[in-house]
Amino acid sequence: MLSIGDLSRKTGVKVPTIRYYEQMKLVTAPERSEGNQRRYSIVELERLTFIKHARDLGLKIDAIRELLDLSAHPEQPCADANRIAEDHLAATRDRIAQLQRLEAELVRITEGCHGDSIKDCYVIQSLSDHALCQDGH
Amino acid sequence: MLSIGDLSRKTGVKVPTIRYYEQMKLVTAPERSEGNQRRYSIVELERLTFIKHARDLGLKIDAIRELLDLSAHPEQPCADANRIAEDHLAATRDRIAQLQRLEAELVRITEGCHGDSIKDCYVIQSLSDHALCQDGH
DNA sequence: TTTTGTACCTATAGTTACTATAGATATTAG
DNA sequence: CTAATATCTATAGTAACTATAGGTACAAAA
Ligand SMILES: [Zn+2]
Ligand SMILES: [Zn+2]
Ligand SMILES: [Zn+2]
Ligand SMILES: [Zn+2]
Repeated sequence: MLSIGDLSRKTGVKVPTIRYYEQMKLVTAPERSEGNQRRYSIVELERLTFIKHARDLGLKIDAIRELLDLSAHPEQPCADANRIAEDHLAATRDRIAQLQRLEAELVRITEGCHGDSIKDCYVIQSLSDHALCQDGH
Repeated sequence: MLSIGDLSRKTGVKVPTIRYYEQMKLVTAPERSEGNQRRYSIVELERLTFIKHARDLGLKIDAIRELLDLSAHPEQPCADANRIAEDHLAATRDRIAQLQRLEAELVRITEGCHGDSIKDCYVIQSLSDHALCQDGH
């Protein structure tokens, strides 16, 4: 049996985060020691490893909950699991595209600044006036 | 004089957000009407326009506060303003790079799924096992 | 076996940047 | 003048944690 600290070290999920996941019912409340401390088994280690990996890939808690529910029914078709992953991929791509537009504006803005005084600074001017921008964020 | 609703329409910042910015001292408390409603002038319209644009470009409230402080001193050199913009550009690029790594993994994961049952689903398997991944997020 | 140091417990509040709600008051158009 | 809309304050909710306080459990050394 693993203490919450052991589980934390093995998964890379911080101790308070593990407790938070328990509150959010992402992980079920584990057994307790005589002194009321949490004791985990391999099942819970695997579940938390799954959660950690999904979070690292940027999936939201709700999506992870759905995926965990799905994986409890091994004989069911996996269309829903795939859809969740595809949706997240699409959202990730949208976010990248948006950040790239911002990047382009920020390049333009920083390159326009030649270290003058604030009143002549292109950074400040650009922030004051969106008309100077090339796209519509 | 503009009501808070007028200011909201002209800047695209929602009414509760304007009040929130006042609380956060990003904008100073404006004059009030006889009936205690906020009344704004052009100065405040310009300041909020600046804030909106900076937020749209992804700058954090603290960075915007610094930029506003700087722009109150027109004769000072603009090195700090440029540094804030450059830092934000660097952070934006880091975020893009990270999201692109996630994107690559998500492509691999979704393409590996061929619509079988959950127990054979590559989406579920990939989430369970980071060793299948190509990089280290 | 006792001490000591770390780990653990619960409950609560703080983080970021808002958004939503409720219940009361102000303003404006007809 | 009345009705509709806008505004007011205060408070709570959002996502996903993180930090803190005050107290208890556990494990290894003395
Ligand atoms: Zn400059
Ligand atoms: Zn712009
Ligand atoms: Zn599949
Ligand atoms: Zn991975």
